[in-house]
Amino acid sequence: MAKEPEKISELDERKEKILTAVIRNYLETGEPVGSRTISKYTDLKLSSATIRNEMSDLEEMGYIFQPHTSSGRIPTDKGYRFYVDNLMSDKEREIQEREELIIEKADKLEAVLKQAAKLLATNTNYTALVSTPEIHRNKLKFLQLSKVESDTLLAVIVVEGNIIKNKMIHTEEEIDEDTILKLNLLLNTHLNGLSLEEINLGLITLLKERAGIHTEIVSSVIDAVAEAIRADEDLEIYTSGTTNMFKYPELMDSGKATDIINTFENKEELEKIVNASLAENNAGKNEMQVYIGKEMASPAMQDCSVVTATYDLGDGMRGTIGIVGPKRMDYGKAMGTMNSLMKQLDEIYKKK
Amino acid sequence: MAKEPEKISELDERKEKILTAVIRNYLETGEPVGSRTISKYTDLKLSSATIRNEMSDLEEMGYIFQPHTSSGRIPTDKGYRFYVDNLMSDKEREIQEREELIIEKADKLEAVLKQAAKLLATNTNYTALVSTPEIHRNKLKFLQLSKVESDTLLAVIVVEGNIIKNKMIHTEEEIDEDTILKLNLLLNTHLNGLSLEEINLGLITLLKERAGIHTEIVSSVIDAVAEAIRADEDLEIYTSGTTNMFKYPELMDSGKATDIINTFENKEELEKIVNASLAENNAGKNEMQVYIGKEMASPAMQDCSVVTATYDLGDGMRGTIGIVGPKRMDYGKAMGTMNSLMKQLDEIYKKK
DNA sequence: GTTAGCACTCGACGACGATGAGTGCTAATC
DNA sequence: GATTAGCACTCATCGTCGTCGAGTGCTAAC
Repeated sequence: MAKEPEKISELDERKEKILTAVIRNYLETGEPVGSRTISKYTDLKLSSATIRNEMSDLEEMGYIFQPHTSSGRIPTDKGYRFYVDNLMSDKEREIQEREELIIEKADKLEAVLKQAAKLLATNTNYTALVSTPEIHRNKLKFLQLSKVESDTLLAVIVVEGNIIKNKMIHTEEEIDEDTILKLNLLLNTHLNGLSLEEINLGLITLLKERAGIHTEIVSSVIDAVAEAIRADEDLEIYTSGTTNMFKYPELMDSGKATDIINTFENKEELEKIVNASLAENNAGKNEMQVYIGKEMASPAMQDCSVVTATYDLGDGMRGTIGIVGPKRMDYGKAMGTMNSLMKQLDEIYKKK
Repeated sequence: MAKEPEKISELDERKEKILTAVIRNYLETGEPVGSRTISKYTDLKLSSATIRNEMSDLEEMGYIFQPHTSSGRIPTDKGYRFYVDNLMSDKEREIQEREELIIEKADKLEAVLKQAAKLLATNTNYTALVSTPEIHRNKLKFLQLSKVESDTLLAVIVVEGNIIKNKMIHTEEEIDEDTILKLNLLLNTHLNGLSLEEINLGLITLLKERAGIHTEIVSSVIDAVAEAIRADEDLEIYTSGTTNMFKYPELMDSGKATDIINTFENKEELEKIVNASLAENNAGKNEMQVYIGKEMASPAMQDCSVVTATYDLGDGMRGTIGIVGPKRMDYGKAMGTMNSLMKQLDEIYKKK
């Protein structure tokens, strides 16, 4: 299996093997790895001295570096990148099926997503990140006013994507059923099937005119419709297992801990990560992304990596799931677990 | 003002002054405080030697203790308790109005609560905790089926407390408007105003019978009603500023950090804290509570304290707000800020 | 091209003493 | 009898210093 037909790599096979060995070792131990270790770890029968020369080359090429003169080597971002792109064995990629993650089928999407985050976090020992789907909602699909109490109306609004919005409207005086019927007719005939752009000022004045004394109700309803269609704000991002970051001492030095945990509390920062992934997947094929170190969209996360995937519930409802860990995270396991989870999400929702 | 009429305290005035001095000093510095410091800090003209004797007494009585032989003293839980109950000056309690917390009026309660948490956290430099209100929802108030698409019905359910639940119901075949009208009538006449207990099996079979071929729809609706009324699950607890805990070194030693931050991620633990406060307020008057150290309902939090308050939106909708900090938190400031926030919440919602 | 050998670097660790804040106790003072 | 000065003692903190060992780069031999 190993031999891929063409390999456009500046590294010869031996260097690749050594680089792989350095990275694997570092992933396991978290300590800089020296030449002697490699000389035993690999099947290459080479002395530490030879390895040292090769490592020196690799350092010059920017794949590894020394934290301080005369200590072992650590992979650079470039090193990790090369590893993830070219060196990870198929075996590593396919640990996925190993453990079954079981998502209990729940009614609410929200509950499912939260659960997914928790599962990822506990299974990987990293931090999970799940965004609610961005929703493609343009057109008004259904609109209804009902009387709930003598002075209270309920507006129910359904827009494309089956997003439902409710709004209670208090009225000055009691409205009789007949009026409600008329208002419903009025609003439905004029608004149904329209998008936000189509609900312009002219239309609104027209409606208010026709509504006679009930302009206020019409205003309230239109506000609610606008909000239901717009509703950019309600993107939520759930996190789980943020404390898992404490397990990796590299991340806890100095003030990094605060920065990182802060980032997990900061919606804007998380959005950056989520959006980066969404954008990339918008263009290309739906695959997992890996962002390593400085590739992360959030500056405070430069010592971390993230494995992301995009889920698609149809109707343009797409969201992102991510696993954030230290740069020396077990990419194979993270990708495997993610893969497994995505399959399950698909099964649950792709019954369409 | 200082002199309260009766003081049923085992401490004479001088001991109280010394205890106050120790605590105030410790709150500020976070370092054990010694006799010499006190001898200057107070208006008592006493030498360090005398203070030492008194402090020795206070230690015996359990108000303060030494982290190790021959270091200054630190307040015990009992000490803090006494301080909060008896020693805090009125001045300290009333810093409240100082800074105006401004809650932007938002439509959604959820948004307001999140904002409140953020405000508290940033203003106090501690961690804020806000629970959504437990909702007193017993009776069905409004129920309506509508056709949204040819094979899709929307059930809108409103229960006491104006909680609205929507449920989409897919049907095998198209249902005409007339049938919907009949179903609406049927469901409303039988279910309206009922509580969960009253919707028993007999009633359900009756309804299904009357519904003829549309039993499935009736089932779905009843399920949704049951869920809307029950809905214990949807208690949410928002936190903000969990990273502020990093600022207090006492809490970060050894493994405590993990425990604490973990607790902030753990809904069950947070519920304990919230419920403890709610329970106490259920019984008595609506005031702020302070839980110190071991008084905290959550074991992982024994090195922390929390100031809680209960907000009441009417209709039995009550929730808890808490400020969690180290035991040496500035209780005065926390209580003041909390007070100020509560007033604002009242203003926003008590327009009833 | 590979390897053995060697001098060198540098962080981690533990021992050591100095420092200083703080105590408890005793004896003198008010 | 309460207060205070004085003193010996405790103990955490901090900087210094030498040791240790993992690891390197370089040179010379294979």
